[in-house]
Amino acid sequence: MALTEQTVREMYDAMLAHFGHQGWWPGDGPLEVCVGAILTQNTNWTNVEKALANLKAADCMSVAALNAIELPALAELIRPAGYFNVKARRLKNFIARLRETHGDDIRGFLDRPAATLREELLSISGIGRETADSIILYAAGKCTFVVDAYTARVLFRHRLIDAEADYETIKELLESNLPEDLGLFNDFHAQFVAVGKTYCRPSPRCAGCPLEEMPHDPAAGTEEA
DNA sequence: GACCAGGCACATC
DNA sequence: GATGTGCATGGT
Repeated sequence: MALTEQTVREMYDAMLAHFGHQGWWPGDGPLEVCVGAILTQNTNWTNVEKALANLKAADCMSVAALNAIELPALAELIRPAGYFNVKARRLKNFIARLRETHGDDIRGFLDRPAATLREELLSISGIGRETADSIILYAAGKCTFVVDAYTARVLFRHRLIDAEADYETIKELLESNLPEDLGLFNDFHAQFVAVGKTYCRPSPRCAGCPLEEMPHDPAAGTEEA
């Protein structure tokens, strides 16, 4: 079983029919999307929303304010998102690079080819592949596939990738089978998260999954496998 | 109370 | 280069 344009389309259509458009990214403007992308690392979105609300309430959702605020105060504001000391440093790293290269012009920072933007983002401490791709897709509005644990698990259980497939391999595979459609890239990742959260857990519950009719192996990647 | 959530950096082997 | 560990909260 290989991933084809048709398979990818069928998966997306099935998930979309089941869950509807997911409406990602739930952020107000490119800076908030970037901040949210860092705060959501290994963290449930509902916790991120509380941290974002704190930042806005403290009038800190701007490049200037995020630059000016002291690290401990920033950490305190983002506490609900967890890992607050680490994430406060990561936010500071991001803001520092932004200011070094483009002052407070977040749009100018994001406005360049996806490949060079990705390279720059990955060179910032605290921004890995998934966070970089989330920023490129949802803040910069450029087609790049955001791969996460759910994406890998769903594709693996459907025998569309091997267990060893790494991030870049999965990303390339999906991108090479998708039309350059920003709306599709945007919603596809969100659909993978939806199906992953609901059905494709470490202990799968395939009944009712929109992908249940497609060839799959629920035991793949579980203790029973 | 255990497990999970829209990861990443760093130490160690 | 692969693997293990720390970071930390809030919902289920």
